Amino acid sequence: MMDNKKPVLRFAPSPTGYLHIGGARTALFNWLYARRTGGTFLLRIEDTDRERSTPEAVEAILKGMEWMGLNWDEQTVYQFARAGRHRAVAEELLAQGKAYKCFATAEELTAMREEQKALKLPQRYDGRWRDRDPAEGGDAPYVIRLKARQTGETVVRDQVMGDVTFQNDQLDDMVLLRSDGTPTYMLAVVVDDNDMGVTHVIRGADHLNNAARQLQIIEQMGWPVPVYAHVPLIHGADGAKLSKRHGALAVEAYRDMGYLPETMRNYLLRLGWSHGDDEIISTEQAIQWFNLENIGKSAARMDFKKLDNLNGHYIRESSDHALTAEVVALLERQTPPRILSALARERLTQSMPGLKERAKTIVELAAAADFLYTDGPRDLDAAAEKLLTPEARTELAMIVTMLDKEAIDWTPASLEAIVREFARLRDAKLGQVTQPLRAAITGRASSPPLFDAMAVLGRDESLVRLRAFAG
RNA sequence: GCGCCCUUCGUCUAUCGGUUAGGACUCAGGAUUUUCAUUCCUGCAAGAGGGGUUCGACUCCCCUAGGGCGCACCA
Repeated sequence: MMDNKKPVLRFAPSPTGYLHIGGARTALFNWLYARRTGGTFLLRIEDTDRERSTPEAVEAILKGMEWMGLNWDEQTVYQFARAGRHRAVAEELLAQGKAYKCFATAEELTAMREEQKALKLPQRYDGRWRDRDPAEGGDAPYVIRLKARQTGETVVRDQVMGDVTFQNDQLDDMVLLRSDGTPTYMLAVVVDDNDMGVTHVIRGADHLNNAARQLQIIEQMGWPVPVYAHVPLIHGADGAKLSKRHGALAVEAYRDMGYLPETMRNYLLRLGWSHGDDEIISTEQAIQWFNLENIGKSAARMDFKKLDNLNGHYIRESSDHALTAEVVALLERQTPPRILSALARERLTQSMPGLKERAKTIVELAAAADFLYTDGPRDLDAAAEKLLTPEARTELAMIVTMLDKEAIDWTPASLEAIVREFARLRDAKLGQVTQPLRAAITGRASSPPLFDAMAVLGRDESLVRLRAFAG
């Protein structure tokens, strides 16, 4: 204990569902702290609840971590596999008289709680087997409970919440080992954290109360106490519990909504942690700056508007190739999958500079680029339809003739020069003549810069689209 | 019911006793622009309430209110 070892962090989700946003943030904080300090970041799957744990959930969590870019060190630890060790610790505590057998049945305990409730008393185990002779239990099934201290207080020294004091008479004798011989969560975390050498426990504030109980086990075993940091929970946009409607989704749902992993990292980091006035924080900077001191104490709410804004920023910062890959992947995940041709992909990459300034999500980006995916005349949306009036179609015919004759190289610059000249001759504003053109080329009233789009599509394809609406 | 935690603009937050309480998102204006965006500028907007402590409180203490978490042989 005298050496200054590198910190060991862990993320310990239970595989009873996907990796949701709160878990993702907890994982991120642990990961950042480990990377910041050159420590180790471990992943432990808390699957001691055999009823509710599923392999699908394990898979979803692993996938979610990978998508978030949170790589962990060493082998993933599966808690259930360590049940033997947990049992051994419980037996050890029993042998030392620091734990005892409790033969109370489930019905008996339920009745006890109901009685306490009726009398408006605190609901907790009353220690009925604490001082009884275990021989009285005979062959009946029993659980092993910790013989917790009943006086004094237990102080959780928390890096976020400060020192939190619990009176020991508020804590009852918790179950360590169930009657089927499996360990409870309380026992398993403490044993695993100790055995894995965990030095810092960063987890949700919903565990703050548990920390006091876990501390008692740690004390009884004489193990070192980890540094605790309980981070406030994330609430829904309405301030109440985080519901699916308010963002309690699997991280992969965010991917499917078109958010980038770097956006999620920045957003989640900033939600509850700050570095002065900094808002845009790259992962590299986050690794340099992250600390426990600047974690806020109050619960935060999801704000999708801000998430969108951040995502727009990271989309604009992404390379054209990376974004093309994102769009291609997104379209391929659709049902039915949409596979882009090599030509479409090429067009996509070429158009990306104009496209990425206009999108907040990859979904928007993919939709805005749809005029690049297929050839031939466009289906017009309502706004485009409105633009292509009979008069506009007549003008379109004239422009087509001009372009066909004069735009030899079909570059954005020459196309623009020709259209500008046309507008000048007609004594019209440039916008008045580009809008019908845009409608014919893209099928929409708004798009990336028109002349760039036409250049990307090429002479033949552009003329086909224009002629389709030229009257 | 008992225990624990939290409380600055609508939202995320800065402030570590002395500030015109700052920034970001949103929203409203404006500039740039071939559309839409981007970008830039301007504006709206906050210390839950009540007591203390102090020359001076957003900041320290107490109470109230509101919200959250926990109180399982779930994790």
